[in-house]
Amino acid sequence: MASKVPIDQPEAKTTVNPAAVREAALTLFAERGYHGTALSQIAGVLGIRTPSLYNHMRAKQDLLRDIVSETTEQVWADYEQAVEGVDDVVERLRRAARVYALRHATHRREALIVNRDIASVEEPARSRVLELRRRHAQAIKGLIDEGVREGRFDEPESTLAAFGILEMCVSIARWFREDGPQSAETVADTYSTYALRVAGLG
Amino acid sequence: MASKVPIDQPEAKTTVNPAAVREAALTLFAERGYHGTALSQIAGVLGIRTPSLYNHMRAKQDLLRDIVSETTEQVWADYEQAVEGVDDVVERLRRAARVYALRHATHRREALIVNRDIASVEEPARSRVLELRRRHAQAIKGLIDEGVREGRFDEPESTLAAFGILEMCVSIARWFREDGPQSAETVADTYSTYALRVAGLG
DNA sequence: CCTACCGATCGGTAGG
DNA sequence: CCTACCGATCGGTAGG
Repeated sequence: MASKVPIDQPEAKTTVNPAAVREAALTLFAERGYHGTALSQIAGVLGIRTPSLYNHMRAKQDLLRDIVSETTEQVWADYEQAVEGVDDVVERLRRAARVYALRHATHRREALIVNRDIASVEEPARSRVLELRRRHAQAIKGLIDEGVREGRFDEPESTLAAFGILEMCVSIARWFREDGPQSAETVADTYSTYALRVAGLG
Repeated sequence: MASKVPIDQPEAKTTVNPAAVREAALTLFAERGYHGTALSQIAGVLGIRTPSLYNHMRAKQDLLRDIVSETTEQVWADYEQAVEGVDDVVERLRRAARVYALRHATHRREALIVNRDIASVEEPARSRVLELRRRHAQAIKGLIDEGVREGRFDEPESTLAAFGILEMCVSIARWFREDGPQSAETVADTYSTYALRVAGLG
């Protein structure tokens, strides 16, 4: 028998744990989609066999559901925090757009998965996610309406504008590179300006 | 033997042909994604067995490649036609955005598939598609730059603005309903106005 | 257009 | 963490 004395510190080797599984799933789901990713590929990235994954997760669907649900909850929390205590409606929309844009630059994989594979999330999680997204879009629409009433914005089609603003921010996840010429913060600032323009800032 | 006299007019029954297969694939790929759609589901919609599909197509991948390639070629053709003979740069950008927005309202399924499953298109078709998309984005960026030089637009980050404009139009495919309150043309007009605002129309 | 069938791979379990 | 294995399903072919 080879000397395999148990010691307190394990050999310096990457530990596989639930967080590592999620991290691998995040990358692969974002690249190939939920249905385009096999658990054997996730296992491969981690250097283990497929059945060993089940020491760290319950099911493939759980990986997707957790990623989509947590991301969507955080988007809503971001929004609430961004506008909290801010009275000026222009500044409220600017901050709401900025924080949404920023998240899409800093959490690209999560954003891509939410926007691509939301239909593959099983109930009841899917309904909860869709409800949160509706609420977010409604909140943005409400800001535009409010600004129009106050004479700060000029855009009667607030629903169309709200969708346009949000999806413009989502697009950041498709092309942003961390090592690119612009920082996430700069891009977020720029896109929040676009949001105000779409709303018809006077 | 039942009387099955061949007559010129076939019994009034939906004929399965390559166009019908493509139509079914279009709907299912858009709903569930390429990897999320089984050929058995396409066959089911058409009321035939899976192997019978092969009388009307060569492979599942061909269905995807044709949809994505033809749509992308048409987007580029749309663009060229929209700006042809138009000198004013503001009008050129307005028309380019309008035609792109319009296509996303009138060809929702195609647009959803292109944006979701482009990574599943095999080479060499994928490279051709990506090249056309790059060319389109570059053209939009070029219009913004041109307008800035002429003092018509005010947006130094033309690359960011071009991506934002295009993706804002893409978003239409996600929420537009033919039976909704707005016509495709109205939505396209509205979004082309947003495009000019993002470009910093003075 | 069908039935019958192919090898490959899927997500997941048993049992250690 | 592994090997061995499960039933189900995948895209696709043979042959009529």
